[in-house]
Order: sequence, then structure tokens, then C-alpha cells
Amino acid sequence: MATGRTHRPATRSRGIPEATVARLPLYLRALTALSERSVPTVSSEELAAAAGVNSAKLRKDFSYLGSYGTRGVGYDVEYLVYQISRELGLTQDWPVVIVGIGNLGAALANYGGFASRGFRVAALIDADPAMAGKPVAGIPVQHTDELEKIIQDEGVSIGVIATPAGAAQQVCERLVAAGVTSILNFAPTVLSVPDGVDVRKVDLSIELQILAFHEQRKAGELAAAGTVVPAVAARQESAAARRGTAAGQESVADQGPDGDVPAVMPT
Amino acid sequence: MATGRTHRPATRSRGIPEATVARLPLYLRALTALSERSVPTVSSEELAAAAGVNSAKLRKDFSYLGSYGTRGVGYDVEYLVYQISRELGLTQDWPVVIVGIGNLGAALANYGGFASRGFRVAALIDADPAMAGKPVAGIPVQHTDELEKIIQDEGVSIGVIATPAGAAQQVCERLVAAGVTSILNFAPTVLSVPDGVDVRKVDLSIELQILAFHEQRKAGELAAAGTVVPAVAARQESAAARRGTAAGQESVADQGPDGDVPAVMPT
DNA sequence: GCATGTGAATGCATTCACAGCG
DNA sequence: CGCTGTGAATGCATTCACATGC
Repeated sequence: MATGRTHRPATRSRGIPEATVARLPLYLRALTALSERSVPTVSSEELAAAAGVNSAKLRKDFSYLGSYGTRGVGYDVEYLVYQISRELGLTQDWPVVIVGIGNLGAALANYGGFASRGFRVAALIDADPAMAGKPVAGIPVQHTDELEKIIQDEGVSIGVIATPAGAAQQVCERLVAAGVTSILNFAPTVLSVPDGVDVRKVDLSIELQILAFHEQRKAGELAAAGTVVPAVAARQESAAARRGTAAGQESVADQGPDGDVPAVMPT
Repeated sequence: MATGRTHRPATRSRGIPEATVARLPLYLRALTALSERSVPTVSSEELAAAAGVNSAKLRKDFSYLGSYGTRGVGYDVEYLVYQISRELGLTQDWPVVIVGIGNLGAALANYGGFASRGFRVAALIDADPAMAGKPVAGIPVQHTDELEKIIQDEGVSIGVIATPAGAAQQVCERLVAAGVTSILNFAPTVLSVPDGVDVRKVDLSIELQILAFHEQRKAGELAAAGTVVPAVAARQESAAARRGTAAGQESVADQGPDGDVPAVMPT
């Protein structure tokens, strides 16, 4: 397995549903915005709208954390910010390492969202000796040889993998062996990890493919209904023009030899 | 709403569950790898292992597409690759535009996974006039003024937003008005879109926060069990040392004025 | 009165387990 | 005989609707 879930029945402490956990950061962001505008209190309806969910769901989510609202009034913004931050573990400092400083790794290093909210880029690591010492986002890149040392010295438990797909599993194993127990994987590979290690995956091409599926269905439905949408017509024309072949089966799975693109891999 | 789901009951055509759609790209990737190694046929068990799911789920997923396997044998790799590609709409060409060519936008433009699988970067768009004409990944950046023209000329229906959070909603509206109906959003904001437009969100800081939640719980459980994990101990020491304050509530939500980080925003 | 908090109802998704077929 | 394909069973997540309490 490597599905990014801890599979044991989760030591019956306070079982917050996974789906709820995934929404807490959303609420937190909306609340932080309110807090910055000095809004003192907010109703489930308003907050739900800001976070893009419906209010019943939000109330149920919050009910897992405890009773932090006031009936007839709403929620105290500051208090909720604190409670959610604490629940998510953001009141402590989480050093993270980013491995693979290509295009994507550099973008991540520069990402403001890392620095805020208790995360801190403890080190940037790359296999290319030519990168060593070169500063990215103000932090000097270190060579992969240092990986274990860095993780132990800094007490890193969260690692970000932004290497090519071919290197990801090996990097993953070194991270885990050195003590990392949570991994955010940007490489398009299934990582296998021992029990107790969480993996979350961010996969650009998967997201695009899901969108394409829905796009296609929209187009199909419209066509069936006899509607003609200009943009769609244009796309299909130009697509047909560009593509030599008729149905285009074998455009799938050809993309030149690998090891070319800097930090991210084919599909 | 803006939850990235078409909310109508989906014109009873062939209702492939959303969860299944989200896994098809995974299967496709595993199958493509097998195909490249000229493996002719594969069992649900093997393929499931390669894709990181269990075999029952995989079989059920495939059953929504039709009966493409052979009992007692398994699935024909090439045939399945084709069927899934077709189902996902990858046998046609999808021009996409990327808006916001900062660090992240550039990484996306260079991303190999874009180019393969039927996606084609039709244009890179940025609001900074200084960027105009500058080539990124071999494609000249165009100014935001051209946005509508590009989308119409190229028949673009999928847009990628990699701008700062502040600009995202406005960009989104222009994309939609120009005819885009699917959006992949990297900006940490809730986009609101009209019905019929799909939005998918990729949010780095949310992923990290979810990992932190699980990390924290692991640490708690271990502590409760009296175990001492070196890495954890180290992290907590150094965290305490670095942080002046005791419980650290107000490290949340301070990160200097915005408009500093190139293509991606705070949290 | 009004918005929270929550049992109960519904709807999806996953898993089980085995009938069916090559 | 082995592996697919799928009804039936289970488990989660979302939604409904209203009792509860400020």
C-alpha cells in the first residue's frame, strides 16, 4: 500500500473523519482572512460560503472538534482560528525538506504558503553536484549525500519529493530510513512505504485528465442536445487539423526519452 | 458553489462514479508502463499492485467501463490503454492555457506530463508586460490583454491558473467569459464559477496541513505509549529552541505584505 | 428568535465473496 | 481451474430537519 492513509483503526482517541480533516485547512484560511479584517464573529452560513462548502457540512465538521460556537450567534473567529490550528498541529514548527530542486522544487521553495502556518523549509536537496551551494529562495542547495544528516540534525519528519519519477522511490526510502514519516509526493509514481508512513500525492497530469473526462462529457451532452458552442467547435476543428491521424489512438504514450525535463517527469 | 463538481444529476448516460474517474489516470499510467515493457496481458491483482489500489476496487472500476477482461486470463494491456484513454477523452487534443508565469507557472510549462497524453500548452499568459515575448519552455509569454483572443482562436476549454491568490478570481472570470469550461486552480482561493464550469484545485499548503495533522497524532500516540522516537525528540527540541514563545499561537497568520512572491501566494 | 449541534435518513464508495465463463 | 465481473453487505460522508440553548 501507499495510499496516504494510516491503516490501523486509529487508536480510538478522537476520531475526526478524514474528509473533515481535509476541510479544516479550508476553514482556517477563510477564518484567517476574516481575522485580518477584524471580523469578530461569523455564522456557519457565512463561513461556509467563504470556504465554498455548505453550512450543514461545516457545522458537522466543527461538531467533531467540540462545541465552539454560540447558538443564535455564531463562531468567534479568533477562537476558532486557534482551535483549528491546534487541531491541525500548526501551533508547532514543522521543518520540511524539499528533495529535487528543478523547476518545481524551486517553485515550492519560493512558495509563500510554506513559510507561513508553521512550516519551515529546513533544507533543499538535489542530486546534481553542480547545484550544491547555489541558493534558491535564499537557501543554499545541499547535495543528496547530506540527506540523512540533515534530517536527523533538524528533526525533520515531513519530506517533499519533487524529483523525476525515476528517482522518487529511492529518495523516499532514504527519507523514511532517516526518520521521515510524512511525504508529499509530486513525482508521478506510486510510492511504497512501510506502515506508519503517510504519503500524499499531488499529480498535475491526473488532475488534467479528470478535467478532460468532464470536458468530453460536456461536449457529448451538448452535441446530443444539438447545441453548438463556438469554442468547442473551434477546438475540435483545430485539433483535427493539427493531428494527422484520424482517431488518434497512438498519440498516447510517446514522448521522447526521459531524463530531459528538469524536476518533473513525463506521465 | 465552486466545488469542482457538475451538480446536475448528470444526464443519465453512463454514470461512471467520480471516484472511479479519479483512478482511471492511475491505471492508465501503470498500463502505459507495462505497454512500454511490451507486457501483453495483466491480471487485476498485478495491475492493482502497480497502481497502488486493491484488486476488487480495480475490477469494479473496470466493470463500469464494460467487460474488457478475459476470465481466467486477465486484461489485454494495449486494449485497456486504448479504452481508458478514450474514456478519459485523451484520444483528442486538449489545448490548455497557463495563466501566471511565475515560478510555478514556469514549472508547469516545463512539465513533461502536460505535453504527453493529449494535452498541449497553447499559450502562456502573464500580467507583467516585462514578461511579454520572453520564452518559457520554448513558448513566448503573452500579455493578459490577449487572453480572450487566444482562447477563442485556439478553442481552449481548459485553463490553468497559477497566479497570486488576489488575481485568481478575476482571471477565472475572464477565462470563463471567453469560453473556458474547466479550470485547474493552483492559487489558494475558492473560485466561484457559474454552473457547468468545473474547477479542480491543487493546494500545496492544504496538503501539508493534512500531513501535519497526522504527524501530530502519531507523535501523540507514541508519547502516550511511552515510546521515544529520536527524530521526533530532535524536532521538538529544535522547534522549542527556535521558537521564542511557549505555545506559539500567534505564529499563525503573519507573513509580511503580499505581492512579493512571484507566482504563488501566501496561504 | 435564531443559529448551533446532532440524531436519523440518504447516498456513495469500498469490500466481500462467489457465480460465471474462458 | 483461475480470474473476471458483480450482487449483496458494510462502512463513510453528506444532507436533512429539528430539538436545544443562548
